[in-house]
Amino acid sequence: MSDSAPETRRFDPGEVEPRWQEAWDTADVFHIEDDAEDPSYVLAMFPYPSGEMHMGHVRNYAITDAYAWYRRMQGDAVLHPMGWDSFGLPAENAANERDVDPREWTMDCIDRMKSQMELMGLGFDWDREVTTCEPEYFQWNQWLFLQCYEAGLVERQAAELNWCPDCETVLADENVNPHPDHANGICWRCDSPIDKRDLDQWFFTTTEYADELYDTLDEMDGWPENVREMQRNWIGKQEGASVGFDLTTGDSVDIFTTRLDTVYGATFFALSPGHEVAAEIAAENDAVAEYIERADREGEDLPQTSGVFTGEYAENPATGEQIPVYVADYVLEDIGTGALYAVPAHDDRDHAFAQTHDIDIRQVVEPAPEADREPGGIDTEEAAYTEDGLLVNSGEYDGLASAEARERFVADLDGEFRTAHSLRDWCISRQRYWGTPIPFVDCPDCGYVPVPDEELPVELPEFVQTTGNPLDAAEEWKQVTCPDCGGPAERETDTMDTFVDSSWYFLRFVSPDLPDAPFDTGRANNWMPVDQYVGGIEHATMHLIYSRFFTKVLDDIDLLDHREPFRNLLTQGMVRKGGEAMSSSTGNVVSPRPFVDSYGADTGRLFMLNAAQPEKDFDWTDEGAQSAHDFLQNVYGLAATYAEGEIDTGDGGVVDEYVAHETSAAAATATEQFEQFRFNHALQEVRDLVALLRRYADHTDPRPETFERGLETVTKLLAPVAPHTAEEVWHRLGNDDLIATAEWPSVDTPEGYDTARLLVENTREDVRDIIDVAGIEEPEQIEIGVAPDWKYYARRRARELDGNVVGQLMGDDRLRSRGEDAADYAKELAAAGHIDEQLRPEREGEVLRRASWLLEREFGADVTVYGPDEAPANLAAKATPGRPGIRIEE
RNA sequence: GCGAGGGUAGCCAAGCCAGGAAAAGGCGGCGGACUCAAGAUCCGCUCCCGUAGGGGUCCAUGCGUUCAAAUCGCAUCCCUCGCACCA
Repeated sequence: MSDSAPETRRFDPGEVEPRWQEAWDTADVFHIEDDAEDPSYVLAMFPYPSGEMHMGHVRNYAITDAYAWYRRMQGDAVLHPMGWDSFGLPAENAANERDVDPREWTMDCIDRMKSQMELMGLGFDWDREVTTCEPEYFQWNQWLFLQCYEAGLVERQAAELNWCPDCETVLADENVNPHPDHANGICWRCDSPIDKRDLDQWFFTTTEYADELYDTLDEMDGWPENVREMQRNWIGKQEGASVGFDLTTGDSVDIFTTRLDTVYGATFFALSPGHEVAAEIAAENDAVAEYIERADREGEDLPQTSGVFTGEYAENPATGEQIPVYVADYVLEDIGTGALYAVPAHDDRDHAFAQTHDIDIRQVVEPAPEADREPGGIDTEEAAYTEDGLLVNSGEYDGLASAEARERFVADLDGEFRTAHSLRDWCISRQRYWGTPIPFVDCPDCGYVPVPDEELPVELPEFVQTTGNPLDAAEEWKQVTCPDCGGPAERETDTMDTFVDSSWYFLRFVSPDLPDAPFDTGRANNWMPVDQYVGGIEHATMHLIYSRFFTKVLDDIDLLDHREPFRNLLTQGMVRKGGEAMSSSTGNVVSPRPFVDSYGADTGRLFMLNAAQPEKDFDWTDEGAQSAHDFLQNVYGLAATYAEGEIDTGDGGVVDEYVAHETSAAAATATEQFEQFRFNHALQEVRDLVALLRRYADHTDPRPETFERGLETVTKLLAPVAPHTAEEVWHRLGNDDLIATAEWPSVDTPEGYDTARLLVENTREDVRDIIDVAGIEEPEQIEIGVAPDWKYYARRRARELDGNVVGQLMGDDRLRSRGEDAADYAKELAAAGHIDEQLRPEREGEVLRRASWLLEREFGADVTVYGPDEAPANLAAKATPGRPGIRIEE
């Protein structure tokens, strides 16, 4: 990387980066003390340690690290931890495929991945590293699980599991392979077709929190709308009512509906094939039994309108009518109550069913007057009318609006308002080895008994290769005595879903080594919630709902004083290549390690943050990476050249003030952008400032103080994104401390800066236009004249006036004395409609004078700037506030 | 079907919430400076017309509100994502 040409100074990231990583390590700059007060908690979703970091990881951590650096330089204490979501399937697969122990394999992967993170120079507080597969961590999964059990938030419920009849074992979903002839799949070991069996499993009763999980989303404005919407869909809140129907079987069947207003239109009743009353009827009715069996068979898709009449009737509680009862496959067992009354006139599916089975269609709602359809314009024989409206054919309820009718019917039919959710309780039982053992003992006499706290953790037995769950095969481990009665009993052999591990890890970071509790409650109350969470959209529902659930539970069992874990959430976009997702299976990848070897970690980080806003997908391009690399070398080169005294210094003249202003403005703008995670915009400011400093040195002998402040500002603004390079540059500039501990530049935007910048830009453009349009070859002299004072005065007055602007302005003595000129300008102002605020005349002169060097430099001409009332008459005549007069001579 | 987010110059992309300049920035393309040359760096141009800063057209499409619309409202078309036999 070193270049022999003395004027092109370059640095070698391969040498520089490890050096600064060591320096950070020695100075412990990323460590946060336990007694820190309310630090900024910046968190990246912790990874599954696959052993190989990919660019998606790099992007994730580049974002959190940049923000953590920024906050730290702003003077905040920052918690930026990292850990390993290290239980899970791949370790077990690896163990089965190549005869290794899941634990060793996992630990090896963690080592490899950690060294890659270190290679990237990511500023994590490694003293707080957390590894979920260690007993020191997962014992708290067990403990928290038992706390939840105590609090009544854990239940055993039936769930459908995969059963291999040959291996006589339960299989996890991942161990069932799909097969064309067997809808349930086949066993991964013995290829036998799999059966489904209902077995009791462990559940967290997440449904008890469904309402809160749903309702709070509205207030979570630090989260992206799409994630909140996904959670709303996932929770699936439905406001409705339930009413009981009496059947001729003697059963009373509960239905759930959101459209109780249509109850008069019910012309049949339908049960799902899985409904218990359907099963009862089937016991004595072969046709029903056969239909249920067909519906139950996997792989057989019954038509939407299929169903069978049971011979039974249900009494409509509103009308007292007897309506026929069907078993129909379109009624789903797990939606509502699995039973419904059907209103063909006002529901599409009911309508289709009624047509097929020749059932009456009875309209009971017509479009309301405000609807865009006439009451007579609908024909419910043709199609269901599914909107709300006004009731008809509903006896005494006729004329009521749908919403009102629903309330009346709930009251009159002895029903109840009910909120249904599609969110299910969380089944955490997994028939796998590599997870947290569920701390229960199954006693033939006492049933399931929790393992006492003092016997935690329940550790994993040694791994063995087996057809089913290795824990089941660990006979010695399995046999225990019952904690209650002392008799022989067996351990629970299921392990927990790994989402349990990740539902509270952000709390363990607060006190990672605490021996007697999952986390330090006092500190967690102070440090939580996570201020900024960054990760992939794939976790929008499961992980992010489970974490929210856990946080609420922890509050309710008095372990925490927060109800939401993550104040701000950012879901980062994908890194693509050639328009497609990077994927190792297609070889469409850029691997971090070889990239770092040739360009350095900073180049990768800079490129990623520069290419797009964090939440957007972007394409990895070699040109983009190269341009990021060039920029870092450019910054280094400029600083090194200056540091070695090869840039002559002086007083900078009029340019100096310009550069000083631009430096302050760049710092202010970049800071605003960092606050909003707009790294690409912040970096634009840095690039502009570097270019300006180069121009400064090129045009004149810069004043050292200003030039150095410029360079230091560049370095500081760059530090969060390219920290190694920033340290190296900082050091070359003669600083002995680390930039990691340096202070963020102060941000006082010069007053009226935007207006001034615009004035300069516009004026330069005007000059270019004139030279271009007038075909001037070699401009010798450029004169710029600020408008006379009275025009500013007129303009200021005009801003405040309404009505007859010209008249009022010309009524002013000061302006009337200017005669025709003033009248013309007044007319112009009156026509303008809107009048911008402009700088005061003296300021305008100053600003232009300060920027005149840019024109001198660009055109090689002498530039003269006249202040207000200094300009020759013909120049001043053309000038207006914000638009100086320009004259160019060849 | 329901919901969310989008459609901006050759391409990528800002601006839209808080209406006020043909619309930032990057890439690509074109021209110039420096250089033996390359690279790096610097200065421009890149909707149309224009020999003094002018004019025209323009932000998916069409209406509308306003002195003024990429920005606000309504309608239409298209894209992406999530959910969906949800009673």
